Amino acid sequence: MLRLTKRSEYGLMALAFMAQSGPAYTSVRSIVSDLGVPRRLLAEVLKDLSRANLVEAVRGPGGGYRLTTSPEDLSLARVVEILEGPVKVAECADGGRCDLSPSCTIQSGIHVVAERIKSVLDTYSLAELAGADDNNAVAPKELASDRYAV
Amino acid sequence: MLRLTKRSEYGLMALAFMAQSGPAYTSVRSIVSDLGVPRRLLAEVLKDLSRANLVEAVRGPGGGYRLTTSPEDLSLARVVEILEGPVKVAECADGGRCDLSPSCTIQSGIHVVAERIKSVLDTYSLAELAGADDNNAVAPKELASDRYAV
DNA sequence: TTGAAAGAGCACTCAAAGCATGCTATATTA
DNA sequence: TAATATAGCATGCTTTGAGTGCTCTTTCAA
Repeated sequence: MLRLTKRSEYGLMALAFMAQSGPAYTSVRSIVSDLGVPRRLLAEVLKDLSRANLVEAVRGPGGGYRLTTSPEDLSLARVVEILEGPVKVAECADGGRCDLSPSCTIQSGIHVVAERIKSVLDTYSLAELAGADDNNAVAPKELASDRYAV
Repeated sequence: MLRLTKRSEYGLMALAFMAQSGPAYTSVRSIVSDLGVPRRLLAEVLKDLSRANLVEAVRGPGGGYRLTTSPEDLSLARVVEILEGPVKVAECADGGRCDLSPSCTIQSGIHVVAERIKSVLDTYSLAELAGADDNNAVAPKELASDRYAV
């Protein structure tokens, strides 16, 4: 429960991948072949991220996607909100109005919880996400050269 | 996104209601009529909570449900895990294994996020949830007499 | 002893959301 | 101009959550 959607999962995976790949353009093809996520779906996700200017797209040979921001400055909240809309723990939590019941007493409490959860996502950056297990996950290839190579 | 299910929502509402109603038994009927939630569904939720010993049930006239714990000692995490299973932000988050991809680098990062979210729920009690807006929500009836009557 | 109140148990339907996919068009570079 | 890569579009499948009706059993009170 409290699950993120696949969209977010794939999006975050791709962004982390790009963060580790450095400033070069990364094609959907290469992400798909490395991460094994559904091609079509990932393309849509990246398109959305591109519309929101988190990444920039370049077509043609040698093209692909690239981060527009430094991974340190990109919060998970930002990404997730783009891909699945605002954080909403329950109906109530949304502005404090619970249409269900006038005598519902948990509205503001839920709202507090929602804010705290959001702040968890707000304070966690893509850099942390991507770097959290750099000791085991980054292939010893030409990845991750210029970004956090120690 | 990151939404709780209705089961949790109704369950929390009912528990908060009971917390405010004091030590008397509260019938499903009365909860339904006050909170306006679907009767059948709420009954199932309460049954689950009863199986997990968060509430105790008494049948017959004058019966109903009652908290077995003090609201201060009951965390949201406990309730939510009973009603919808363990917190799981993404596939990855679950023990750090992402079957999707061996080269997925966000596993442990996601896991960290999941833990933080869980800890938000762990540190928020039913008492807080129920009391968070006691100033506006409690009907001026015979409710909420012995619990926070001031 | 009997009747009424209240939870317990059971199976099914409906709707929404998420997930996934194929194909064609357009842009860009070598 | 040929090859690479994103852009755009519509549709079907699957999962899961939400909701509901009815009957049985327990227990208290009259």
